[in-house]
Amino acid sequence: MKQIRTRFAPSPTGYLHVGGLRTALYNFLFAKKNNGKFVLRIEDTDRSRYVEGAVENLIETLKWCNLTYDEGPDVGGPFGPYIQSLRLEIYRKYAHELVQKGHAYYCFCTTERLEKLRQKQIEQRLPQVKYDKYCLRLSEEEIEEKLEQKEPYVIRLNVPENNVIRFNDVIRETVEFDSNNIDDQILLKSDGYPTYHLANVVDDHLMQISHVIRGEEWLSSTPKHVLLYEYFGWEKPVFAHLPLLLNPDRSKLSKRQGDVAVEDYRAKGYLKEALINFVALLGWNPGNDREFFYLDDLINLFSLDRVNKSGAVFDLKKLQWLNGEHIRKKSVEELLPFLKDELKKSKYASLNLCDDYLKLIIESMHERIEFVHEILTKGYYFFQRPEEYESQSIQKHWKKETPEHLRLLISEFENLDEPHKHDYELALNSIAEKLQISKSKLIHPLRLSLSGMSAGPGIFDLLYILGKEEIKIRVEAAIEKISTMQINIT
RNA sequence: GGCGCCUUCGUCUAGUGGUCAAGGACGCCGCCCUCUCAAGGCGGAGAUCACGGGUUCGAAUCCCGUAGGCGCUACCA
Repeated sequence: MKQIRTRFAPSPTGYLHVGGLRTALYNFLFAKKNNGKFVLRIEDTDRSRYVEGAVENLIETLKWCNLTYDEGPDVGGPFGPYIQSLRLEIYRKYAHELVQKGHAYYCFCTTERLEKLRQKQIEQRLPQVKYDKYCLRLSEEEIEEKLEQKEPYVIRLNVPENNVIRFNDVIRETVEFDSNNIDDQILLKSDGYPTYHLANVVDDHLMQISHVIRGEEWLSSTPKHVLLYEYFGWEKPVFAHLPLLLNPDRSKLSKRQGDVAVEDYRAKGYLKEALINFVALLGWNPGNDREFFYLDDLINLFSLDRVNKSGAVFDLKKLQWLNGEHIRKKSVEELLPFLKDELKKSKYASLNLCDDYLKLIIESMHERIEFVHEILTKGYYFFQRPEEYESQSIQKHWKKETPEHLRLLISEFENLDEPHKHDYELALNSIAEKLQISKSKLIHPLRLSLSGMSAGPGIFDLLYILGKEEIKIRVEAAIEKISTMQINIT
């Protein structure tokens, strides 16, 4: 059987779009699943859209996602170069071959004439706006002369009239187009660069791509590609046009309505595992109820015939949930570098806390967060003393006798020698018993004193992490501050 | 405007002629667990399967039409 080869062929416009990530992922998964090769090819045939550093950024992001390719600009391969601007001679050669065969032709029309033509056709309410094949009627002598005089030209595809172009798509089955609706596409621009259509087909053939898996926006130009394969006498790849990713209002996913760059999500604290997992499920499912996957699981399970036809809204809420799921699956050890990283970026950068302390914090916050950076907000009291105390919680839990109880409690803690969680618990139990009150009468104001909040990890974890000394300082500070707050304490 | 693609709970989806007055997940609500918040467990609300016609004993599933959405319609990709 023929080797499976797929490719991800982005144009370097500055960053990797999440839609591009999904496309790259499906290409990667399909190749890996079938013991094939996955190729990265840069489609930089539009000089006006060149963005400095975009290729490096793309490669960096793909690597971050673990979507490793077998061949590509930086890793090489047998069909290089993998950057289209380095292959200009190849496209030129094939464009001219098509001219020779009569399937393409020189066109010397100026943009002015083209614009006028378009206007006229629109005014006439013609069903389709397209080139009138004017230059196809040029005689050989005329062409020779214009060429000699160095008149700028493009090469256009000679689309046949009254033809039905039919092709098969794995996802959409048979798709048909009337050739009369297809424009004589420019293949080679006047600056000598190819358009997408030519470069794409030539490279896919030369690089022996077996499956073209790309976004649905390409479906309507596929008949042009089909024509090119036929004119060159090349075997067509299998086509699979993926459903689009959508904004909440169901328009095509765009920058205006939120983040679209993978690096944005990365910067916001999304794990690559969550992003991959989420994006994989946008348009594909394994056929059962499972929703949690790592990349390797996806390789095993993926198949093109379980890809949907309709566009999918990019739902942040679900992504967030998945991020939480992936965080929960990670060990404290794995999460440590993430926390350190967040700390480095924060106002706590100069704190210099030891790993053991940080690991205890992670352990206690592990199931309470969807982002690692939430440890710094929801658990800010691990990094600084509370300056304020939730007034609702004061109202509810801070009684007249609370200061006295807390003082008793910390003096009991004083007696403990290198206490562990359990020791704090025993100490608290015994004080509660001595005072003839429920444990929660102590726990709630204690938590408030230590963290300023009413929510958080188990109280004994909190005590243990903070330690005797710090507990004492915080409790005393809380008693001081809260009693001067003049809130109605009952 | 033309051409193409699409259409099941708010969202992602299962479903390929009878087991579907439609199952799961996110989100939302409630209960349990519990020192709080989470996590977890249990339960609830939520889709007359875009609409209208057919075919069939029987349709979310097949056919036709309509509507809506989206994409393409560049010397952009």
